[in-house]
Amino acid sequence: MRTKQTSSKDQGTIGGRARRTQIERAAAEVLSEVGYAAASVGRIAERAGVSKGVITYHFASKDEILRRVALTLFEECAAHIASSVSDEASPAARLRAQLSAELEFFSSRRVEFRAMVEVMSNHRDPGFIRAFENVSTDEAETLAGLLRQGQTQGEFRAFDVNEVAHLIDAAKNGVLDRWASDEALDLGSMRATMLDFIEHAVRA
Amino acid sequence: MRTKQTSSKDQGTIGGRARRTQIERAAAEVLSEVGYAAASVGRIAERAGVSKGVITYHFASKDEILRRVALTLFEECAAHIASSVSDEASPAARLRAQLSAELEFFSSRRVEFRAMVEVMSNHRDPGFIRAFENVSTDEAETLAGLLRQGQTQGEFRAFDVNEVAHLIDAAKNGVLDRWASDEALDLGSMRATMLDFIEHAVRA
Amino acid sequence: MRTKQTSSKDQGTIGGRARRTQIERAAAEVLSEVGYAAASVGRIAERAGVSKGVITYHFASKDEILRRVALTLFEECAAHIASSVSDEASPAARLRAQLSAELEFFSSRRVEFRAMVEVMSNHRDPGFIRAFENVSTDEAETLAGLLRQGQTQGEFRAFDVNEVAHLIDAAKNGVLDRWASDEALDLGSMRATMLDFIEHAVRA
Amino acid sequence: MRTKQTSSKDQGTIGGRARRTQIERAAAEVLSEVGYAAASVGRIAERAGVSKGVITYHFASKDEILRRVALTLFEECAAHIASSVSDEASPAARLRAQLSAELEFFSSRRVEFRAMVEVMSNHRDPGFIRAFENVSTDEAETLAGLLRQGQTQGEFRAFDVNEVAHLIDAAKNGVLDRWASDEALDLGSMRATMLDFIEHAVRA
DNA sequence: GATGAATGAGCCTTCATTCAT
DNA sequence: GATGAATGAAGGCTCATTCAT
Repeated sequence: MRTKQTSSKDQGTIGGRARRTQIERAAAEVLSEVGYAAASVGRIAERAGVSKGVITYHFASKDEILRRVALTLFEECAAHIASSVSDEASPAARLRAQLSAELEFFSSRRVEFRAMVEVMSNHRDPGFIRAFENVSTDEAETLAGLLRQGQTQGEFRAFDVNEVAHLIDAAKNGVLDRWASDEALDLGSMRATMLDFIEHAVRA
Repeated sequence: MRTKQTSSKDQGTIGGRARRTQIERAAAEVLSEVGYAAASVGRIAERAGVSKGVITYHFASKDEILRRVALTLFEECAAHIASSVSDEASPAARLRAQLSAELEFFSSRRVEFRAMVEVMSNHRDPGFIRAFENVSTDEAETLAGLLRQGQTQGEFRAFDVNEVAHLIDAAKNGVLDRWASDEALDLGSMRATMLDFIEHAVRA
Repeated sequence: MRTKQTSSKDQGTIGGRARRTQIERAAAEVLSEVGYAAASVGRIAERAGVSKGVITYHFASKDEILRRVALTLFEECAAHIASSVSDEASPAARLRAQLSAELEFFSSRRVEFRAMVEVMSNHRDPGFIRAFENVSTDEAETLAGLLRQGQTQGEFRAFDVNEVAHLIDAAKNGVLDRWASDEALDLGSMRATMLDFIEHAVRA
Repeated sequence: MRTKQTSSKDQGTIGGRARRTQIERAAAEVLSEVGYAAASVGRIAERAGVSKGVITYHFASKDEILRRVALTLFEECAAHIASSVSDEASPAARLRAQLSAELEFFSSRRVEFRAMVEVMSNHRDPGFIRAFENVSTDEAETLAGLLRQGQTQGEFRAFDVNEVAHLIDAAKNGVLDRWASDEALDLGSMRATMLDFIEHAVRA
């Protein structure tokens, strides 16, 4: 009972953590398979092999599960990217590193990625406001900063950094979306093409 | 019973057409405002100012309404693009024309576009298979053809046309998505930046 | 669709009104028989001989049914009392008339009275505040006004009118409560004893 | 296993007694605050600062807790009254003493009183029969005995002792109920008014 | 003694659909 | 054509109780 990180009852206890993880995993699978609208608590419980009540016991609400599925992956991804991008490299190199790191991170987490997309594009608060609206904006701002630095240092040509940041973000998301719906896609090849495409688009 | 597009009773009759259009418009508004999961028949009826029964009378099922909302707009868009792109122009010009035409088409149909996105990314058949999975593939194939022609004629540099087609498609969709969630966005400026971005990325 | 007296969809239509009444009647019976805590929508539906969905169709929520069960009876009672008490009579006569009218009103509505008591003493808002807390206060204030007049005119002796109003109200409610739980009770005899008791207690 | 009052495992053990008392106290607080219908075992455990399991360990069922909350207070009250009423006094004095003792007893136990009322008026057995139906009858019978004595000795006028006993009981309960829902009420003043009211009502 | 975990029944509500009028 | 009415399944959630540790 030391920390209060979640609104749920169990934290720290080995059993509780494991169950939460198991349920989150089941939720990700269900989201990935049947989509946001059909991802009911009952189906998640069934997939996890537990009774519906267990889920209410470990999570305050369905909302908490879905948010956790999305945010956990999102935060892990951000951490992975941060650890992959060296401050010393040039902006162009950092841009490549950042995009590569993101693709690499998700490449072994296809189910979770699909689940995250389902939640991020569908989850709404009681007033029907999309709960993850600002996420893509935040990502684009990071990219914009990088682009600005590259322009200052002469690596990148002149363009509106915010708008181009969104284009790059969109291209990257497009790659992931396509891979998410086509398991056979060669993500490595796609990544190389994407980096090449972007480099031609922005270099001085 | 001329066309086979709907499974419903009324087509051709002037009143029936109008009612269907009215309901589809209401459905688009609801989808745009509350999202796919909360777009119930009741809410659509309420928005259209008619009783729930009317909807069942004019549409065989909720599915049909949603499909129609998406497909009607999609087909209109395709027609608009086709009429905007001259066969005589160079591949680079055709690429620009095609992308511009698509942005232009949606620019006066923000609500419908948002509705279409909700349906296309969420609608599934009873087996939970996404119903519009292949749409983006089809779009990309058209683009790929253009790119191939441009490469043959020496306008575009060497790259994998299918993969780059997906990148361009993704960039364009990214522009629309951002505009869809940010009414204040200057779509004209964004389009110019996008065309410039893509031109740098693909030109020989 | 002329008046908007309720939050529900149907008013005025003969069928709708009848169903609402039927459901309210069933709710009163269930409340009377199994008590507030066990009076579920399912049981009310079962008692009314309809499906659970019918109830949601005619009432916005369970709350609305319960409030209506209580308030309908309460308002009818108030109207009955108002029509029974002559302004011309002396305060003492009006006091007697008022109390008699209330007992008389409920005497043919035992089930509804029991239901009303269940709701009034148990219904709470989401913050657990009793929803009908002020009802007894309001009743007592009317009585207090009568007592004050009686004192002014010399019919009643000196006492705190508010406190005595509550005592009279409590005595009357005690009679009704006892009758509510003992069908065999002779309400006429009890009423006479009560009026005699109160008269001795307050007369000058 | 000395007494037969509970169906639980622990009685007599000092720790067990304390825990039971603690839980009963928590139950009273919860009942007082959220009412009978919302007084769940979970809330009681939370209020007591223990796990839900503890409650099941010390009490055979939720029913037992609620019954105990009501009966403990009720029995303590009866004992207090018995010790306050002298057999030697006149019936009128005994009546005053008894009513005063009851008000005095509860005056320092507002939370418990409110809890008791919640249980007594709502608790039902599995067949939905009110479990404490006969309590008020019992109380009234004691009063009736007193009244009869007073009539025999000429202190009280002629009236139906059973009916008047119920009226006096109701008046007293009305005072307590009002005080229970209005913390600011001056119980001392109210008691004086009540005794005066009753005395005028019954004296010869 | 005590706890966390789990269960399954039951609750209120939403909803797509059907149907008589 | 159109409507109000009704249905029954499903959804998220609460809860009393049971049980292994």
